[in-house]
Amino acid sequence: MTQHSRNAKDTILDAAEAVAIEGGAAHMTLDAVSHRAGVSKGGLLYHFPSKDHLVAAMIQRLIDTIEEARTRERAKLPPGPARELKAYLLAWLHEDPKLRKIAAGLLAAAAHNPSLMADAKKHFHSMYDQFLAGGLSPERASVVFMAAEGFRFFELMGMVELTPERRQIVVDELIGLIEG
Amino acid sequence: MTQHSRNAKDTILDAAEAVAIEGGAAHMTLDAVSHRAGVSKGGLLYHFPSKDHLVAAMIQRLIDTIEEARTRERAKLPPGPARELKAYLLAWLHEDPKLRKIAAGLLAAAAHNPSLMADAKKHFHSMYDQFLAGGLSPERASVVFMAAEGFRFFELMGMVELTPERRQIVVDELIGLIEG
DNA sequence: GTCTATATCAAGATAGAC
DNA sequence: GTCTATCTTGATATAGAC
Repeated sequence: MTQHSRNAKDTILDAAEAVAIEGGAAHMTLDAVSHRAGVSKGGLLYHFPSKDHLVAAMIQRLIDTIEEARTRERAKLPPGPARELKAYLLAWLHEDPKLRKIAAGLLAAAAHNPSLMADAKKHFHSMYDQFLAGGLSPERASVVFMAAEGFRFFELMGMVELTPERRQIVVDELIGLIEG
Repeated sequence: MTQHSRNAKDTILDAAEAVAIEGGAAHMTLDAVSHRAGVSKGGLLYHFPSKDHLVAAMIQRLIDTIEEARTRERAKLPPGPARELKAYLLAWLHEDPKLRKIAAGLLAAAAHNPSLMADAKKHFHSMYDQFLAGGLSPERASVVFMAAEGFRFFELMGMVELTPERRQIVVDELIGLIEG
């Protein structure tokens, strides 16, 4: 079913994201996820012994995917001010829709058990601290970061739809705000 | 219990927001909301005959509150370019935490029944169109709008915490991006 | 490692008393 | 207009076969 699933766990996580986005986080039941993933509920619960475990794994994959994308983009950039923030923007530019899909984990956690967002919060603050230390004024760095996150989140909720071209234009504008 | 509740419906809506924020949207059950509001489940269901009705009312109050705040701020601004966008930023500056609390309705809708977000989407797009027509470049208007929304949403999720002073600084920065 | 069957519980919603 | 039942459904999780 899902294309990029190398093992049962990834297949199930892909299914969970799809279900959360399409039907709302409250409809991300074990039944719906297991059916979508093509396994039984028992099969799902073998890999994720509870729903909390499943949602926690969604959050962890979210964090890992963002970190991989940032690392990839950072390597392409010369050292300099705001390198981290630029790498983040380019990750957003290039890795969509992967980053958008996995963000469903946040919605699922916010709905199911807010305490599962703790890891995501830690990661968020660690990135934010890096951006604030990048040499820009705190308010400029914050505004650029929040604009990118705003787009990402409102896309997830279906409020905004950006074509690749418009996403490119927005990123150009944000890079401009960093440099000028 | 709730201070600013002029009738039973508002009391219930206040309770629903509080429950959604504190326990996650999935824990915003009719039991939890009615208990928090100090009424029985039957009492709640007299005012909102189903959970869909309750969530829809949360969304409607969100829209109404934003519109009232925008109208109030718009009246204080001289005519000129980007007046609408400025009024929106000032509403965000002055009406928090009221606007933040009611945004819980969006989370509740996203979790419970995404189709209930339709009205919110319409309102969002109508505002967005106004901002795009304000004379700024589309990318600049978009970035300013998304930055404010990003802050609002990540505050709602507990990812960011802004003091009134920091919120003032951010709004100053955004106004600067509009004017410069 | 994946399945079926089932136990347990909580949710949304209804009915009717007051 | 608000209450206390109660009905019905569907969700998480367990047990044990294959």
